Amino acid sequence: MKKNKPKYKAIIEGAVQVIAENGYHASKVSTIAKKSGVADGTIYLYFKNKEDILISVFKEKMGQFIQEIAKATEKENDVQSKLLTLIQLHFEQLAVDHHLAIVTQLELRQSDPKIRAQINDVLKVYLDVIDSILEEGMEKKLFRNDLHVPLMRQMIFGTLDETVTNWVMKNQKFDLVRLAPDVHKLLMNGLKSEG
Amino acid sequence: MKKNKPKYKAIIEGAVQVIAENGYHASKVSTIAKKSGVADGTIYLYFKNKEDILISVFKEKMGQFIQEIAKATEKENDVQSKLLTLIQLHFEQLAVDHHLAIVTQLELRQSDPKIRAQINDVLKVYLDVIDSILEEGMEKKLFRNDLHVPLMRQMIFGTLDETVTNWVMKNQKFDLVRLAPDVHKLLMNGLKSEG
Amino acid sequence: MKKNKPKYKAIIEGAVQVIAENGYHASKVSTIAKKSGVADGTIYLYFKNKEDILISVFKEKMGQFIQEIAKATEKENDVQSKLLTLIQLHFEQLAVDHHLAIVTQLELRQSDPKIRAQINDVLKVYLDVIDSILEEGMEKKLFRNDLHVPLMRQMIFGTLDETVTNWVMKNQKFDLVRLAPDVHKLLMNGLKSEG
Amino acid sequence: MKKNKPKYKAIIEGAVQVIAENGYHASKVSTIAKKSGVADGTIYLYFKNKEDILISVFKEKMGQFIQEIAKATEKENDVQSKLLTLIQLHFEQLAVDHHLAIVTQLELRQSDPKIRAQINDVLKVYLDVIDSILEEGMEKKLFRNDLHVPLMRQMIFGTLDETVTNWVMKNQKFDLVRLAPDVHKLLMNGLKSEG
DNA sequence: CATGAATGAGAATTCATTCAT
DNA sequence: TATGAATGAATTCTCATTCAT
Repeated sequence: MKKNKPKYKAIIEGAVQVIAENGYHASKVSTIAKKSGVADGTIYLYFKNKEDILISVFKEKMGQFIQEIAKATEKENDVQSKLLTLIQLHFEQLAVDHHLAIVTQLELRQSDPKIRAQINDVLKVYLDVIDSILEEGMEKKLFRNDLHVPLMRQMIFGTLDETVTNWVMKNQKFDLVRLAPDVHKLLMNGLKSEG
Repeated sequence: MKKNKPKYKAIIEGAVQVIAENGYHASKVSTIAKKSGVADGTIYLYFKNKEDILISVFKEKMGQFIQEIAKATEKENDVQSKLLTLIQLHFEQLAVDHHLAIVTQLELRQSDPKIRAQINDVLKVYLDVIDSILEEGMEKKLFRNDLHVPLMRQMIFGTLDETVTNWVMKNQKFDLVRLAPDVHKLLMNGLKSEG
Repeated sequence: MKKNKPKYKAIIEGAVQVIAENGYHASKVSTIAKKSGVADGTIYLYFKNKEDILISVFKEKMGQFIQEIAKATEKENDVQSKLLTLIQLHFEQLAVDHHLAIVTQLELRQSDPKIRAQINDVLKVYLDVIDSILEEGMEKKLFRNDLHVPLMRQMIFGTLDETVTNWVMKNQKFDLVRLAPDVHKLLMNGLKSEG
Repeated sequence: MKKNKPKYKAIIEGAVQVIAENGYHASKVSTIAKKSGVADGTIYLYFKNKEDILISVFKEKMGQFIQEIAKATEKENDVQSKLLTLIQLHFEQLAVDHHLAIVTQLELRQSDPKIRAQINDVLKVYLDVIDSILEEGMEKKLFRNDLHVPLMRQMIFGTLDETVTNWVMKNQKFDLVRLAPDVHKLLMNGLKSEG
């Protein structure tokens, strides 16, 4: 399995750094190679092309990111805690790895349709996690049911995403993780059923 | 004034279309020139370089977009209507001009710091509009005041933005404008003070 | 006559300055126009193209330069004085107009064959002045006659030219005119017949 | 060492030919690449930019040219022979390689200050060789000492340079090398101490 | 598997020149 | 004559990708 080889991993790590520092388009394959400690040509033994590096970075890093959240939320029993856990882990993981944060908040926004589609595949898993929490909440009459799930999901994801983007744009000057409880309160309010 | 000259406007319009169709990086200056009906060199009489085209497109189009919203919300008397108007106009304007929508939702996300900074200047005005609504709501005790404004603003902007992005990503297959009342309800719920 | 019109002269003067400051290739027609106080298009009412500006500058300025020397040397009676006068005027005229000096010492060296040919036509007149002095000197047995004129002419012109180039290259830091008598002595020594 | 690699040398040789034929400004990088038998991009593995090609050509070719002269003059015992050797080698080397001659006599005259400075560094070595001959001649009372060295050096270099330029301008129609003894005689006359 | 020198397609930008006013 | 906005050909340089070693 290619993905377990050390050079593959080295290139992914090198790429995250280089892309975070320069942006995808301004990142040169040769720079990624140098940062990863491999030769330019070696990149092409592990990745089809430059685009494939970007997509692989997303799949690897975001996959991990999402897995972490999926596992942790499953462990929680009530819906409220699940949502709080999701928010906390979302913030924590990005706060810990600011290179990754830059990549997800800025470089994830590729308009190239081919790249977009792949990114969305990865994100889909995350959105499904959110949806399942929402559905559980609605089933248990904790969340309002006069609105459809996609809308509520957009509020959740949009709020988290916008908050992180803000944090990245302000060069991580404030404590992102500390915001989790307030964000949770805000979202719960929006979601909860009346009375 | 350069910005009122017909060729300037023609290039802005041409650029919106070309960038919406191809993305900024894949858009060639010569393609923008052709679409605008001017010679390649003419572009450089009105814009410093390719980057300047992108930034000018944002400033022109977004400036207009935001002005429209700012004016309309001011006309409304109560805070609830202001928020609804903001949501409706946000959706309407992008629904009407899908080239613009593509540009704002995808191409607006440039990681190049120089471009980012300029974009943020423009967005700042919009965020200020949101803030003033929030502050009015808090003053009038309609909105909760145990959370700080930036957080609430992120929820509002994040939700709208995420909703539009979703609509763009799904190739505008659903009626964006019709979502406005529900989004309004959802956000009001999150914002409103208890009791 | 085109050449007596004020704009023609203005352009020639503007061109000397701009070319001296930037070199021919780096000089833009629009810059010359601006410096001359005329519109870009006006240049083309007086000159065929950019190359024609350069050649005209040479013809005007060098023609004048050479005429001055030709007239003054003719007035002198003996050969020695003619040579001294030539050297002095050569140095004086360039010392007085350092823009012209830069143009003659650096920009005169164009390798474009078309330009070269024209420049040489102008220079030819100067070399003829030198030749006539040499021939008179040989006739009067003052100069050696075992060497042919071109060689001696090359020594004279080469020495003067190299001296001025040196002065230009050292940013006119020393007094060029004061060198005339010594250069004269040096050249006379090389030229004079033995015994 | 980059300079010993075959492609480096090939590009230098290609560049000399192309520049001699077209002049520096009219020479396209792609033409130099083709003549050198390498791809356009390869040029940029060995040279920073087009200007760097020109400067490198000068440094390589002139450096060699001057070394040859420096070595040969050192071997001679008396001052007269040193000067004759210098003249002969100066003429011989350029007569043998007319591409190089064109480059040194026409393209060497660049007014771009950055390029000029580099060229002068290389020429400096040659002028030092001339100076040391002059100083030896003055010490041994063979040369006059009422004139300063720079002036005499300018006569020597100016005469040689002007002679070669003439030969190049006349398309190498006469035998340059055969002129050496006469030029030597002429210069010795100018330099030698009286009596 | 790994290398990195070589490739060459591709694109932004400049600027001499034109021409409608 | 004079203008200067508009033109578009022309050229340097970059960088993803290949392939001989």
